[in-house]
Amino acid sequence: MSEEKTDMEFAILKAATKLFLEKGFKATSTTEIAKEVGCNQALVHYYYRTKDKLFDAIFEKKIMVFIGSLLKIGHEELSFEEKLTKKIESHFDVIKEDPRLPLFFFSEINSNPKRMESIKEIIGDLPQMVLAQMQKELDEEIAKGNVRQMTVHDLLMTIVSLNIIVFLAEPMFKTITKISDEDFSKLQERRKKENVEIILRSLKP
Amino acid sequence: MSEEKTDMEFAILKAATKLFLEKGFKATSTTEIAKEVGCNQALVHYYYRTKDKLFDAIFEKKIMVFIGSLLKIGHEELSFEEKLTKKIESHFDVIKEDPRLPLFFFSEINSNPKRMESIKEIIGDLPQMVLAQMQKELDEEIAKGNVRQMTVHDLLMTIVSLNIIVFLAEPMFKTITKISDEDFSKLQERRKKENVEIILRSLKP
DNA sequence: GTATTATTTAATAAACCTATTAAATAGATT
DNA sequence: AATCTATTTAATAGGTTTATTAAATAATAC
Repeated sequence: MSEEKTDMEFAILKAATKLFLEKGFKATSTTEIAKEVGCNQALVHYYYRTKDKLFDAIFEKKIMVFIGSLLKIGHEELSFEEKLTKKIESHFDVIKEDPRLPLFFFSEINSNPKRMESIKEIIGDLPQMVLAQMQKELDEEIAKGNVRQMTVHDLLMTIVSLNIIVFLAEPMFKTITKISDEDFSKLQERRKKENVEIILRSLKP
Repeated sequence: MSEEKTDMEFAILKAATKLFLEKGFKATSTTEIAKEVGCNQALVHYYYRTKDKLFDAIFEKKIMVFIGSLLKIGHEELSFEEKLTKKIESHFDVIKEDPRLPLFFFSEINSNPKRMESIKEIIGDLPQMVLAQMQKELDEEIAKGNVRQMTVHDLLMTIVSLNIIVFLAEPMFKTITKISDEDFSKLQERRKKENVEIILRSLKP
């Protein structure tokens, strides 16, 4: 009856999260998850019944993190430009915490678009409202002549696009260039600043 | 002894290409490929021996297309800005022809980085040389004061980043917004222009 | 027309996979 | 201690998968 997750239940969730993010739904077996945990394979099903349900629990959580970082509002005291900078950087940092997120996200939705439908129901129209609010703020800047004509749609697409590339390309990059983890981390931070620069320039009237 | 591909061999390659691009290596079975072609499953192995070899043949070809569109040079008579615009647009158009390419590319390298190693051997150091040439051209513009300090590395990353996003997000976008194929195509063309605009602005001193 | 070679099929081995079952163990309750 | 419940395991059914084999068919050569 308790909502508390037992240690085992949590360990399974954690191992599954790691493996699903690394290799995706299809390429990860419940046998493998059990092996990672060090338990019997049937236990995975005992706690989560099906591989699908286990995956969904993880997927929803991760989607929230990704979307949330973009739509979160705050820092009302700052200027438009400062707020935007903060948003871009915090979105970048969320992905840096969980670098597999973008590829995971796009891959799984591609291979099973139905998952998106259920996500849509869960998150409801909160995004719609936040988007409208963001568009309002943007329109104000446009009216003031600080920003060229632009939809929040396009702006978000540009932000996501620039912010995910280093992480998408990480495996490719590391195989080709044999770059060290430390240097790669420096590259990331440089790109974060570069992205802010590119986006702010792109908004100038 | 002949190098000619029989009709059947070609049909298998074509079906495999379609399915691998749609669903990836792991999620596509040789049984499914055979079904798509309308032949016996053993035939797939008769012509290509293993699923891996069949995949590799396709993967290499597609990588070439993707990389090639970026590194191709030409239009020597045009200005730097015009050449860059052409490059961005032609890269975008190559992806539009084959919209699954970016996700395919990043997914498969992520799930099996070893593939990248073999690709590296095949393409050799041609990219290295083209990159050096591009860097030279860029440096000239920087020296002339037309472009701010910038590496060709960063520039290419920005181009790829902006150019792939519409295609990566296509399945997600279409589920959420129920946008028509026609409107989506318009969106793409608008983004192509927007990308050129963003990149040219990002280079200004 | 028969022999020879190439293509295609049906059948199947061996390895996996998910999900379920019954039995074993551990923990809590009286 | 005995009973009841929750957790964990071993075993396995019923699928799928890749790859191989031998047999059947088609194509080519002599």
